[in-house]
Amino acid sequence: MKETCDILYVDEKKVKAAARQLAANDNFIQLSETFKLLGDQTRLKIILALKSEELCVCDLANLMGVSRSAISHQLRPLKNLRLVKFRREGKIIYYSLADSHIAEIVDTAMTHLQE
Amino acid sequence: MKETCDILYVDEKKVKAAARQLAANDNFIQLSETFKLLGDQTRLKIILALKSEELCVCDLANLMGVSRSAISHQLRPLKNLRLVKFRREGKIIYYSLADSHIAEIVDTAMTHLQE
DNA sequence: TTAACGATTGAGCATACGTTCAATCGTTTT
DNA sequence: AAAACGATTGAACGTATGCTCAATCGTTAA
Repeated sequence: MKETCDILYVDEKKVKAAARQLAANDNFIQLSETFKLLGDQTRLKIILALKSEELCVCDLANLMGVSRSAISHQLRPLKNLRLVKFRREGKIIYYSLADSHIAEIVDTAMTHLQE
Repeated sequence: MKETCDILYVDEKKVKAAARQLAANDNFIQLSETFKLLGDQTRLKIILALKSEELCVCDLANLMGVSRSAISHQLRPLKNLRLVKFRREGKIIYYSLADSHIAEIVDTAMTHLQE
């Protein structure tokens, strides 16, 4: 197969510039990482559950129907990207959404998709 | 490891009801599928590129730095979920966003993340 | 009608992902 | 101090994902 095509961009400079900007932009990485986290059903359920309630790992495990270990593993990337925060109370660690941004991202998506 | 914990939900009925509703809801599947598609860098770049321009597979391949085949493979799920539409003009197939919804989802996420 | 060319498809492969299991950590309770 | 218990971690696993390569499809042009 030929490696390149004969045709060129509709507006080469414009599109290339846009692409370069995206790839270089730290924000793009964060954006795709965030979507990736939301793209897993267990993690999305976690986010949705935490929208209404502050919950511990055990609660979440019961809700999702997976082991506590699985929840713990999934909470880590959510913590790393600061989508989720937590507080310890004795033996129990309560998780909640770090701020309203993720909830609004999810809500917006939901609204748009049901149209 | 014990399978269940001794503690119970803060508000068992409320949370369980919410969880059941989510799992049963077709919308939840669509929501997570959409996020999953946006969570891959190549596909996200495709979406972002198509926000400004109608482009053919070859354009996209050059922009993303991957093969045309890879783009074709990635366009399929985007077509299936109707995030993207296309029109044929001779040998060339031009792709564009199916509607403004995805663009707005992405824009909203971008805005929230840079705060 | 056959050559050319952009797009698509399927096979094959390497890697990433998500889960469970078992062991360990932190805190509380006895 | 030791037992109890929720949470975390690391290993191991099966599966899903995304890419390239090669073959094929569709349309146009010679």
